[in-house]
Amino acid sequence: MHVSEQAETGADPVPDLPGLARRATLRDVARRAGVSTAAASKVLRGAYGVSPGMRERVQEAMTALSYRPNTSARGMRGKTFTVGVVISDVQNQFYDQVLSGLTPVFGAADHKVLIAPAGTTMESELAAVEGMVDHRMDGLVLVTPLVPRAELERIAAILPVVVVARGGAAEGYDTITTDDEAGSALIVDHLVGLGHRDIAHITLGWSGDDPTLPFRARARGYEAAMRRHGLEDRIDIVTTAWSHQGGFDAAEVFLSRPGLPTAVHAGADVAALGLLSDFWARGIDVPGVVSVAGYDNSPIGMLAPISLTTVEQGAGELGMRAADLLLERMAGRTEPRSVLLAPTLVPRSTTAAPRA
Amino acid sequence: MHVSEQAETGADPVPDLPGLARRATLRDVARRAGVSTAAASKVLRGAYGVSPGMRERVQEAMTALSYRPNTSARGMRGKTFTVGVVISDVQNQFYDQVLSGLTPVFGAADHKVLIAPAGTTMESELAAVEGMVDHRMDGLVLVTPLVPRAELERIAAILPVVVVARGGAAEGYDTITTDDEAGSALIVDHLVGLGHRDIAHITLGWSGDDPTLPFRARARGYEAAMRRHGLEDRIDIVTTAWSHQGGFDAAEVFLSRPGLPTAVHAGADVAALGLLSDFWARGIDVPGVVSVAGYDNSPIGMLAPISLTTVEQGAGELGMRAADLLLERMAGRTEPRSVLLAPTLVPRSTTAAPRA
DNA sequence: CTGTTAGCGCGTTCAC
DNA sequence: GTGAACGCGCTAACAG
Repeated sequence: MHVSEQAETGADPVPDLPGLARRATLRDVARRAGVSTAAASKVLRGAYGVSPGMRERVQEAMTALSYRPNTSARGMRGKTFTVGVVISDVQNQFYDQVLSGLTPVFGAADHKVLIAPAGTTMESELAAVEGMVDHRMDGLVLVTPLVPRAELERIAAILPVVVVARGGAAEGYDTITTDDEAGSALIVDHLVGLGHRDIAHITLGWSGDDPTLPFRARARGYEAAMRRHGLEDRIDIVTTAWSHQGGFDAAEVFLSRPGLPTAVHAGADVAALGLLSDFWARGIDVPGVVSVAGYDNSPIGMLAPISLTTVEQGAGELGMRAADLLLERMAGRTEPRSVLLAPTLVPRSTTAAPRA
Repeated sequence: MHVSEQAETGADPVPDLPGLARRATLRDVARRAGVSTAAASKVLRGAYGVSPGMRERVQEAMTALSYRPNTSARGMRGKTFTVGVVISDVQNQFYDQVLSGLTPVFGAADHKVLIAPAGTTMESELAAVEGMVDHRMDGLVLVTPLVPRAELERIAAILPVVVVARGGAAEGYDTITTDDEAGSALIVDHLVGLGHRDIAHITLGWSGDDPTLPFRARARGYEAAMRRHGLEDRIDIVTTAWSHQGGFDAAEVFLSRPGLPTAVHAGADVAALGLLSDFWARGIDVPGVVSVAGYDNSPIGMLAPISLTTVEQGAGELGMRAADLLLERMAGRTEPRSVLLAPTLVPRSTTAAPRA
């Protein structure tokens, strides 16, 4: 394949340098279009003050040179047109759904989305967030952040921030979440309605005790509902990791005791599935011997052979509305918003009336 | 809380500006340490040519000012210490596993990882890749890219690239994948061994026909194995989306015909699960009436009530080794590498001998 | 109103 | 070890 006359008007960029190719810069574009870089910049940003004729010449030069703006350079003075999403655990399908809600909204607003994996410790999470700030993101969506609220406020003083799936009114940033207390109460009510009294709860083992953390809220909702039903002496909370393995470990805890509870409400579907895996492996009938409920309505639980009773948070809507909130903030809003959505119960086949 | 003498040595950054807080720059650090910015830069990068005493003074100033390097500025001349991962579908658990393999390796090498969602079209995928280049990533991992190889070569001429889960030797970039032809052959052999002859295959509907695309390789492996067993007249390939819905649609195609095949090999677990969902909903016994096998060994398939026969690709190892390859390339290697791992069969309960 | 000139921002690099 | 130029898009300030 040889160089043809295409090379003059074609998509071939600026002459390559030894090693890696050089991309065309705005100066190249301006030179080719015979205008100043300022004018080219205006066209690039769709800014005010360029004649249609000039606009066209510049745009032509841009396509001819396959011009792409250098985000690093943009980040030095202006915007990067990129928002960052920090997610603790890419494995959890809930986060995927939030993401699917977010992405198209930002795409429609001409903003790229970049995702940072936050890991499972507070240090790694904070590092991920700081990395996003280093990259000069225009705004940040933090999904279930675990860091103290003071840290969130500090970050929010640097750039617009929306927190998803962790509630509580805040000063400098927006929050959007479903009512986790109400969600867990829905489960308890459902189980009590079926006739259960020995209902245990699985929560996430985490050093921080901030009441806005979703697993704390769910545990609170569980406790309050148990009290409301006069079952305060049956309150039984097991602490574990919020993962498949964590659910498995919780099952082992229950099995090491004299008797099983008749129902278990795990604070997350992943944990419920780990718990179920252990029960299935041991041939313990669910829901015959023990009922199991989760939280999140993850796609796995919908599969017929699993059919997990759970709570729907509307992850997609959470993501969509979070994106809207962040766009508003990036557009200048400074008054904080706190949105609380209502969860709904999704009763399926892992819960039933207890035996005798 | 008032300003104490801490302010002199403390973590409080540079005076805030109206609106959003300003972060300390390398100049602030240099000024505070009483050295030149060049020296401060050397300390920051761990570069050669600084005395231990100076190094210490600069590092002190950095912590005191909570200094963080501006990645945009770094991207203008040097490295960003960030690698980009482009992933087409965050919902597919295979990609999550690749990611879990990648992240710690880059973390250990002091590189941040940023993920871009590529969407499902070629345009959106290319846009995601270009966005990464715009951000001046030091290197790129592309997981199952769908764009033509010429595009990959073009990108690889700009920055180091490793392609995961799409094979074929290339000029300018590395590839690492499992042998997809062999993988689908494993499934066919397994099914034939059970006594099946009417074995159908589900592949991804996609306009591109590049033979290195994994679903093409799997279809090829299926066809070749069918031929090898003398079943060329039973070859039956259904084209659909590679998703839960896609599997569901494929089931509808099979059901609209006079008779079902006795076994279906879906090119991906997600599709197999969609297929199964339809069969379950209709009360079609699996594996009694029809055997079903997938590809990917995703966590869902491991759950006891699902227990999906599938192929293990070693997604985690794929990710780890891809990270190693990219680090090598970023360190200067230019000769391309192409790694091909061997897949393994994971026989479970969705496949069994056909009836009579 | 349209277009230009002349820095700016911040970490890196090169000549001294 | 230092000073100063550099990279590239953005933006006052200014000229036509």
